[in-house]
Amino acid sequence: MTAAAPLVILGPTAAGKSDVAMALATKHADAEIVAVDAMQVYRRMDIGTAKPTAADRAAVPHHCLDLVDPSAEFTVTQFAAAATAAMAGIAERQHRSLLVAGTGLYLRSITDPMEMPGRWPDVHAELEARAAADGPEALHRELAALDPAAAAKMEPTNTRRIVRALEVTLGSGRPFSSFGPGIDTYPPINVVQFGLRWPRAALAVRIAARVRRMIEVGLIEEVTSLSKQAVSRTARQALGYKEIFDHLDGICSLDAAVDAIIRRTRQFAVRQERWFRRDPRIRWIDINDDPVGTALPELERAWQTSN
RNA sequence: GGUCGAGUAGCUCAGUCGGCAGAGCACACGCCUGAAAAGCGUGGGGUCACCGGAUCGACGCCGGUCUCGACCA
Repeated sequence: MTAAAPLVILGPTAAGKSDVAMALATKHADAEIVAVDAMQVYRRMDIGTAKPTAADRAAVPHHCLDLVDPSAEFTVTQFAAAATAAMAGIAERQHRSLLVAGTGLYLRSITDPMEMPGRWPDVHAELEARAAADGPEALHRELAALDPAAAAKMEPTNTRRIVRALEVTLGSGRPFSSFGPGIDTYPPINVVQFGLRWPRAALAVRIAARVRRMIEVGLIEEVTSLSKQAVSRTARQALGYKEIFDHLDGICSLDAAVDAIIRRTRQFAVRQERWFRRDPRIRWIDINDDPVGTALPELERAWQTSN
């Protein structure tokens, strides 16, 4: 018997993915949840990342949570390795992976494994310095000479992407674009993906309520307990943490911080939608007010038929 | 009641000498190959508070009205 296809529940933040996943997983003893989330990998960042509760984690095995301390930098490649290992273990146990995904790039790294070009820190540092001195356009021209295909795909003002592409091209001696087609291709895969889709206005209401609840149950205390100096660049930018750090530093009032968290979370949710809706392989479930009630029947059917 | 200031995009505000109405944020849309809860781009939005006047031409000048704020009574 071949291993059952992994099933993915994806969607914007606050869509109810975790609740739906728990509802499905508690009905099937062979289900194990894999969190595909760039911030839930951090230990001690629980409230702000809406991490599954201890009770949920006791009831259903969860993977890819609490992988590193907040002081650690974390990247897609590490995530792909951790998730791939977790899913291999699940398959060995004759169990089935239920992926709960909010981070599009991380999900792609396991559904459509890509060749990650490697890193050249010295080259990178030099390029960043040059970008700061000469502006990104100069580097973009250089990239256009070395790897026209890559340069054509990025805006001359997007320093981060240009520096990375040049870092790889100079460091590896191979054009950046030779490492693969990028993310803009969606071949058939043996993964069943369901997306939870909300009307914007309804999701915005849920986001605001959820952020306020996070404050009530101790987000400020959680952030305070993390020493900002000891929080990595990647962890520090997390929604809720960045703004509360600013508040604790006296940069803004608590009200302003909360407003900023809500607004940025809403914008993030839109970015998640835009990322996911490009993927034609995703089956969408429209939800207006009851994620579990609306989505569970269809997911249940998929769990049975594609098993 | 009087004096002064303000009124321009959903919000905060620029707008030089009178010559096609601007920015930031928000919002919509797109991009994304080791930071992705990050980063980058595109553009839809206006009765310039209202009424009148002078001018070839007014957001800008003149007269009046309304609203808000500060101060004086």
